Amino acid sequence: MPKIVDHDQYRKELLSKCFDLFAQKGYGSVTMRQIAQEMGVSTGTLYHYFSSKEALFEQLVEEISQQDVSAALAELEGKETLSEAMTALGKYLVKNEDYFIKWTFVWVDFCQHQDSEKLRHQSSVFKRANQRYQQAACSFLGVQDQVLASFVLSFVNGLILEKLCGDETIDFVEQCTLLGKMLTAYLQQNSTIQN
Amino acid sequence: MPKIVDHDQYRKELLSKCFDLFAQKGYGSVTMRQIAQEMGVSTGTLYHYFSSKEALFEQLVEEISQQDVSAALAELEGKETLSEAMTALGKYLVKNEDYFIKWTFVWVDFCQHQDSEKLRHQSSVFKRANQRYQQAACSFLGVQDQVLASFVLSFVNGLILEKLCGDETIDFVEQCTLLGKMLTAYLQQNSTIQN
Amino acid sequence: MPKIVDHDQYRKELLSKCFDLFAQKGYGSVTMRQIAQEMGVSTGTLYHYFSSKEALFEQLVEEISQQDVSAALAELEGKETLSEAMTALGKYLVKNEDYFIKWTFVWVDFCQHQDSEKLRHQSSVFKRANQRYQQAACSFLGVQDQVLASFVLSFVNGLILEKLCGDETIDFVEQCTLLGKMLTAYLQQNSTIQN
Amino acid sequence: MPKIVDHDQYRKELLSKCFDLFAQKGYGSVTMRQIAQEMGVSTGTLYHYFSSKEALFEQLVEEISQQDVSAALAELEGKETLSEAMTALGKYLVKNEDYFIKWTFVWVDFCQHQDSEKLRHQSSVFKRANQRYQQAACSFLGVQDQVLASFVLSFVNGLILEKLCGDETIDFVEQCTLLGKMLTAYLQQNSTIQN
DNA sequence: AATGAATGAGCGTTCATTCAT
DNA sequence: TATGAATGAACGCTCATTCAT
Repeated sequence: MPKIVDHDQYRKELLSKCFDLFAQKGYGSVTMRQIAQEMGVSTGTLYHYFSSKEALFEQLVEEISQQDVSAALAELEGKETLSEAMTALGKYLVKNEDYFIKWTFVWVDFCQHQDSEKLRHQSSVFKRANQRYQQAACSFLGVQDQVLASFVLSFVNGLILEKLCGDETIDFVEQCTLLGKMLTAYLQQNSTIQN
Repeated sequence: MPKIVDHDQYRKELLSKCFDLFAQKGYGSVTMRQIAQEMGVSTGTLYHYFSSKEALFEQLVEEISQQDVSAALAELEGKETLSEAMTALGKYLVKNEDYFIKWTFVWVDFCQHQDSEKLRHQSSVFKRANQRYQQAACSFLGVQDQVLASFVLSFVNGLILEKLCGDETIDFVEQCTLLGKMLTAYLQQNSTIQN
Repeated sequence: MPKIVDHDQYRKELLSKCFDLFAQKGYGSVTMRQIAQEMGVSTGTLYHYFSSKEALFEQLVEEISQQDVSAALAELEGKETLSEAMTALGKYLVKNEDYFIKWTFVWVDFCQHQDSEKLRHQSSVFKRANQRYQQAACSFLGVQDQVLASFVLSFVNGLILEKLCGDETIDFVEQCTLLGKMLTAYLQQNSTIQN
Repeated sequence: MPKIVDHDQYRKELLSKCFDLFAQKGYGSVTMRQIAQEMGVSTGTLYHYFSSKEALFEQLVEEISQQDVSAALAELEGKETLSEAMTALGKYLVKNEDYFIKWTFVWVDFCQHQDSEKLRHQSSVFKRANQRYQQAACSFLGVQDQVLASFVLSFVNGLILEKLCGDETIDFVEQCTLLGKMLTAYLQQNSTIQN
């Protein structure tokens, strides 16, 4: 079944081309014509691959949420100390700032357009994505504490959100360094207590 | 003599009525007819008070960003220990979860529709708002470290963002408690070192 | 009944203020708000004096068509020769070019918005105006030939129409001089024949 | 392969269908829905062929101004005497009265909506049209005098304008006959003098 | 007499979507 | 498979008009 493979592959290629468009304008302000033009196809072809604007957007979100987080994490892992890891994290955020901001725009947009019913149905995508992030965070931190992982994820999300909102004073490296110090202090204290 | 109404006051009343609508649907997906209906006026009246959809949205953001943060902070201040303060923060977040989520939706939406030129012009609103938050955070934490204030703000924003994205596993109180512990450990360590 | 006199007088003053507006934009493109603003009154006041936009326009046309043509003709009469009279006519047209062009715009606009039924009803205005023009033309030319009067009127209207359409090559004085020569030649020939 | 239609050809066909509409109501009072209905297409299709109401109107004017005047002149030429020619002209005007009146309505309307800046840009259309008319008039009269050509054109325009304004007393044949006599007298006199 | 806030139908235009080719 | 012409509902917005003050 080579056709189907091609079809599906082409579909994903098309999707990747409209990520920026949704990130910059938001679901409600992007038109199917703009998407088609960005993809380099006609509107007819667009509808040949996606049944509706909504379906296209959902598939886009599914696609980007399935992007392998482990590959990215590989770049961050293998640091000897927490301090080094945090510096690496900060630099990583700086390097991919634009992408993370776009990703956040699309993600928030998607959440906004999910009414509660659909949220149940779609939650599998969300949950799987979230689990991957949590696992990656645990692996990265070298701990198994889910709450701690959530803490770090929230903090990182928050940093990006601040940047996205135009706060140019925030410094990813500085903030991650601070996180490193706090984590170190916290973990030391805990281990001391536990000992 | 015409009907006496406080034009400006009425404008703000109208604005407050469409906050939820923008939060739920997003700028691009809300129609002026929906807004008018939600406000209980005709579209003509809507345009009597707001020159365009864009102007209306900008005024909405300006309005909600000017809401006095100090009033909210009063509820949180006056805690003896960091631990107590963090528990209070967690409970506060839980209590106002819906509002903060809506606020975040609107804020992100607004950022998305600002092109870089306008961002400079609008930045005063952003900057003033951000400064208020930073000051409040410093006051709340009882420290003057701007970086630490940014850290806490980012974390809180991140928590709300997680919730907004449908992560129901996150627990505001639990997370804030963890933040309290980490802050305590970090500050103790620092004071020890400085001593 | 002084009130009524004032009312009517004020109404005519208001009308005179919107002549230019209708001439420049045309009936369909002028808004009642623009008219009110041009008049320096509120829309409410506007409707106090005119029952509708249509009524206002009709009254405007009636007003300008009743403007005493004899006063204007006084400026042109009393010329010894046809040649002198035609030179005076040409200069008169040059001097009042803008006004005649506006007048033509409004008049054509009015004719366009008269459906055939109303035309019968309104024709009295038209007919009376036209009779005045014909009489004036006869008096001006010093003849009683209605066809000749129509000829001259048509020609003058045509000159203004050409100018209105942007033909800057046309020269009123030159054209009127030519008209004078042709009339002279024609009248001489006729009198010769008749003798 | 898409539906094959000659886009440009179809555009012109559509244009021809809305000439009467603009002539009867005027630019400002015609709606795009009315135009679409008259053309037998949807509003969406209308905008597929014309980017805006203004663009549509401009193209309409360009189209009708490019209609070959020479074809019409062929019907008038070849008369032995000026007198015959003028009788033919009068009959021609009577026969095409409706068309000329509509044409005048549209043309005046167009001039009204041209602001001075655009007039410069559009003047090429006007100037070319006017030149064609002048040439035709010269050819028709059998003379090369531009001023005389303008005279006749103005007169004819004036006749139509009078008719358009509802003056039913005017008689095209009678007037043109008079024009013939005047021209004859004038030209005879001139040739006599020149001899 | 005078105001301008209020209305909602209707404006020019765009939209997601369909379908003959 | 791929196209883009076609649709008509719905968009943001404006309009002539009304009416409480």
